[in-house]
Amino acid sequence: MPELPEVETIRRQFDSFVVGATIDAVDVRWAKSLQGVDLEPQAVVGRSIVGVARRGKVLELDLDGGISLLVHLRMTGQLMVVDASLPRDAWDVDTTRVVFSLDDGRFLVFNDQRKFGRLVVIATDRVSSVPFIATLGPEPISEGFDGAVLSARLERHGRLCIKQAMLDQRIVAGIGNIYADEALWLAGLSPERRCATLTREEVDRLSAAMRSVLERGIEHGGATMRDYRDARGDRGSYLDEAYVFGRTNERCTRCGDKIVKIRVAGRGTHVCPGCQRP
DNA sequence: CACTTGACCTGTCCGC
DNA sequence: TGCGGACAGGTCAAGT
Repeated sequence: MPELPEVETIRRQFDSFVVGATIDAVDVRWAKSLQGVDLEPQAVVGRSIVGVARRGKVLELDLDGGISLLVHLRMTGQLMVVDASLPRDAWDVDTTRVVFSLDDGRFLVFNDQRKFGRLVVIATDRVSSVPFIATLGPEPISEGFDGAVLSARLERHGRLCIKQAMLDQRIVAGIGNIYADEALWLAGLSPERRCATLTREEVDRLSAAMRSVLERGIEHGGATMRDYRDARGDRGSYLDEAYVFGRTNERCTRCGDKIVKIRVAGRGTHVCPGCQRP
C-alpha cells in the first residue's frame, strides 16, 4: 500500500538513476494496467525520461515531447528498474503487467498482483485533468503546510471522523492507512474524533505529526507489509520503527498500554487506548 | 449534497 | 484436507 513516503522513495531513486534513459519498447501483459488518454499507450516509445515528480501517491515521469507517464501503484503495484545482467526469470514473474525496455539495456517493470494499479500516458499539460490528480489536496510535507491549512481543509467536514478525513485525498494528499494511524498516535488523538470537535491546538499537533511520520517514513525507505518494493526491488524498513501500526498487543512506548486494533470507517485501525482517548 | 456501498482484483487466513 | 467467506486496501461510479 504505497503512500507518500513509498512513492517519494521511488521518485528520488528515479531522479538519481533513471532520468536520461529512453524507452525503446513497451510490452503490455495486462491491458488495463496501461492506458492512454487521447494517446496510444505506445506513444511513450522512443521518448526519453526528462524529469520525475510526485503528486500525493502518484509518480509522474515526464518524457520529452510533452508526454507524461503517471504511475499509481494502488495496493500491490511495484515499479522497479532491473539491470540487463539479471536473469529474466528473476524479475519477469506472473504478476508482471507491463515491461518497458530502456535503451541502456535495463528494464522498467511494473508488477501488480491485484491489478488495481494504473499507468496513464497523457500529455504533460493535461496531467491535472486526470481524476486521481485533479482533486488532490495539499502536500502535507510541503513548506506551507501547517495547522492553519489543515484546519481550513477540515472545515467542511465537521461530522467526519478525523481518520476518514486524513484518508480522503481531496483533504490532504498522500496519506494512507499506515501513516494515518501513526500520525494520530503521535498527536495523541483518537481516530474516531469528529473533525468539528478538534481544537485548533490539536489540529496544529496533527499537522506537525503528519509531517513528522511522513518524513520518518521517507528516511526509512517507506513501509513494506508484503508487496511494496522500491525502484531497486528493496523493502522499506519503516514498520520496524512504527509506533502503533502492525503492533497489536504490543506495549505503547509512551504509556505502556496494550495497542489494540479496531475498525474505524471500515478500516483496520491501530490505537493506544491509553494515549488516544476519545 | 453528503454519505454509503459496490466494483475492481487476488492471495491469505480463519473457522467449520 | 477442503471449502466458503472475510479481509486487505485506494479510488471511482453508482446508489441512498
